[in-house]
Amino acid sequence: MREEENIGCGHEHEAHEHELRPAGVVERAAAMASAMGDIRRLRLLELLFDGRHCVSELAEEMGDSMSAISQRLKILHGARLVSRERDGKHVYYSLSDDHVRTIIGQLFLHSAE
Amino acid sequence: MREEENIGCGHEHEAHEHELRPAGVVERAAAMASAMGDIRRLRLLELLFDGRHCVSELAEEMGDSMSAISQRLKILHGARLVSRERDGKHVYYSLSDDHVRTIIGQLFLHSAE
DNA sequence: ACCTCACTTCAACGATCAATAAAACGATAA
DNA sequence: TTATCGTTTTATTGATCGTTGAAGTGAGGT
Repeated sequence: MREEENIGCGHEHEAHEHELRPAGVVERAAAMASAMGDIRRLRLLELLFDGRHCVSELAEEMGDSMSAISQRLKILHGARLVSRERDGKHVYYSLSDDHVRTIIGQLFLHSAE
Repeated sequence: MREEENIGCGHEHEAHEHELRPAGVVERAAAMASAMGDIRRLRLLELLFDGRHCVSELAEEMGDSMSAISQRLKILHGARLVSRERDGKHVYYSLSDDHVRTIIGQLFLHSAE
């Protein structure tokens, strides 16, 4: 036998019926987690906890360029974690809902232990 | 003025006092989210919902090599999402605690909407 | 001791990601 | 209209990530 790809190792396991979620759900969940999985994007979400902020405000607070912040926000928006609204010249971002707030809260809670 | 790095844009914002979490906490949270931010690793966590499983079992269920599974589990372990225990020739992995179960549950719940 | 089994690590490669700076965009004011 | 402001997009480039197969490890079995 050639040593190509060993799938499993051939021994017996107990039978298990796993109720797996639809691919779309897991994909979206992974995309959400992936978007949160960067310290700067997570800081951005943290800054949005107390309400909406515009890009320049966030850029100032994080000491980064607007371009950088805008790109991070775009990723967070793509993962449906934040929502956008334009108001005159400014664009305001906020956490998209309380569910998001809960998830991030849980994450911080677990990490603080 | 040269167009180098524009930090903010110089206009006035309302004063905000942001209670930011310690860097270590945010780093761990980001590491956790990042580890969950891959569809295959998330599937692995999903398979661990009903209790401990050994590497070969997971490899079989996912149709992947043990090498691949082992490396994914290593990343999940590094993020403190799963725990390891050796039992004879086998190594069993499980979700590290109920807190992790909660976070993943929330994530799936939000993504199912 | 030796061999095998279950698993882990290594190294090389390709693919994906993020930062920077520059250009483009959309809304408003003059 | 033209100018300016706040923001987004683009392109380049460097860094990081995940996969593969092969070699290494460690616990049992013979």
